[in-house]
Amino acid sequence: MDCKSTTPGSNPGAASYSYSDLELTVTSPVRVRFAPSPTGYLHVGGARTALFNWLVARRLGGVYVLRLEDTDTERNTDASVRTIYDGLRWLGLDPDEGPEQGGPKGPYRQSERDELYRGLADELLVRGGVYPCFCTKERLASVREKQIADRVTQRYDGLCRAVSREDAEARVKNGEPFTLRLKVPEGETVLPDLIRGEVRVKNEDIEDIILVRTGGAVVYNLAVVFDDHHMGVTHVIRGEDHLTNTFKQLCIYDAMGWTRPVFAHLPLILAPAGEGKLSKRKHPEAALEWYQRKGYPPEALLNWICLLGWSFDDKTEIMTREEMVERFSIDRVVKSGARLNLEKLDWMSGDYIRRMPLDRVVREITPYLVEAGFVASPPTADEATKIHAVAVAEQGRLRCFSQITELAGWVFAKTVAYEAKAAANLKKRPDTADLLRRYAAALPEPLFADGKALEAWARDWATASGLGFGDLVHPVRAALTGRAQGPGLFEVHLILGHATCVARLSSGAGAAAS
RNA sequence: GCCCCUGUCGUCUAGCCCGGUCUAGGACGCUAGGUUCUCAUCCUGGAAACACGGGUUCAAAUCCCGUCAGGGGUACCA
Repeated sequence: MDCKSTTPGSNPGAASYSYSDLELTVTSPVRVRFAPSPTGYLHVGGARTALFNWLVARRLGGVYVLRLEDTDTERNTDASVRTIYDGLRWLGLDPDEGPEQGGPKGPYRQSERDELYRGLADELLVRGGVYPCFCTKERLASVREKQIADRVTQRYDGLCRAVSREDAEARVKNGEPFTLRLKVPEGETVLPDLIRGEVRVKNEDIEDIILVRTGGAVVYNLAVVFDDHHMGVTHVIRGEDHLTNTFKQLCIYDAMGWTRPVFAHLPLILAPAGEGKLSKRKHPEAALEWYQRKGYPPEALLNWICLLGWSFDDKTEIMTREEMVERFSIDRVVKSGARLNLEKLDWMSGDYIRRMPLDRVVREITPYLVEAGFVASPPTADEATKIHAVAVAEQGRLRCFSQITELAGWVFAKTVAYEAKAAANLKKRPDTADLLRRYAAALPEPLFADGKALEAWARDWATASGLGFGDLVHPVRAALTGRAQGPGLFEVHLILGHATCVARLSSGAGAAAS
């Protein structure tokens, strides 16, 4: 384990940074990390944190590492680990160092670093940063209960701080179970935050939290510090929900005599309408997988997420990944929480899809058509032709790829289902059934090779029948697609082909007459 | 309860640090119209915000204080 050989106090990169010169740092290696805990899905907010870290690393020529914070063995799952890997890969945010790719500062899962932690915890104890606590869970609970009843701040009362070193050693030797608690010093702790400026807290407001559990397992707040230090992390960029933790962690850095990294606390992402942050139960859109399943282009999602809490200027909306790298800076991150705006995502995604090469659209929509049972897997040659035509016809309307099934269902349907508006279009005039039959009979099959020619013919036919073009178009569209809107009518003709058109026109006439 | 963070159109934001150029800009959405066979796209227009109250100042969205509101934290979770 490389981390073992690193001596305390040596954090090569961090020493040269102050909180104001992140942007000036070019010569020393910047190291940032994304450190999710694999206890569920990958949160959009997590994805944004990963993105911002990645951006900082790319921008400054640094290293972006992934570390799995899996010290809570109760809640970790392998499935969750996989969604993290998948999600990051999908977004193109693969780490430079991490559990999958390895690296010089591994291992990158906290569960595999226990040995390191134990040694370091011992040292922390020797340095007086931590003290043994023999309080039972029961006593802790009753203390808390009383504090609640007295409407007084809930916090460890510090009983075991008073235990003398000799007593403590004796009790430990005696086999009495104990935890290790942070010994918060007197005074005040100041956090220079890249985004928030200086945040200060009186140390009396920092609790003597448990850092090592009964049995010796370390707790998150200790593991992060040990890891960030030994992995040479220079900038800790994470969600604001960690802000209070940071003060505890700062105490640990100081107790160990280590140089503190630079911190930046990102604003939280809030639920679209309701209050509070996104929760999985109430907000499926909290999970990155939700977007993957809906088929948003990852580059669109990245663009959207990037603009959540950060902006380049007062105009810029659409950016390539390269432009993001070029323009990103942590000091343009806003301080206030951002609500998810899914309408904006739809707009942005639609824009990306519209400007995308056609073959990509074809490739992306195919799985959804397969899943819907519209085409075989893999599609037959005929179906492939159809998919291509559908892609051409609907590219301009798609907001995400999964939408293709509702947009183009009519192409693959055996029988046409009429939407309310389409049904109305079939019945607007009493002679519609007759119109549709005459139109079907007149439809010239040879013209199905050329939409323009077919349209020209149809216009003439309408005029000759004494109809406005619209009078023809609306009922025909209804009969052909069952819908009131969609691609150009003659595009529709070509996609369906002559025989299908005639059949649907005739069914449409039936529906119009009934 | 206690600690911390935040507060510009419905939403994301620019502007705030270095007060006047802000009758507060952009985007999404909404809305009126134009183009088109419909929808989408595209074009043109519109409604829409400095949380509130005090200061400081010739002048405040911009500085200070208070209030209110929202958010986060408050575990032998991360």
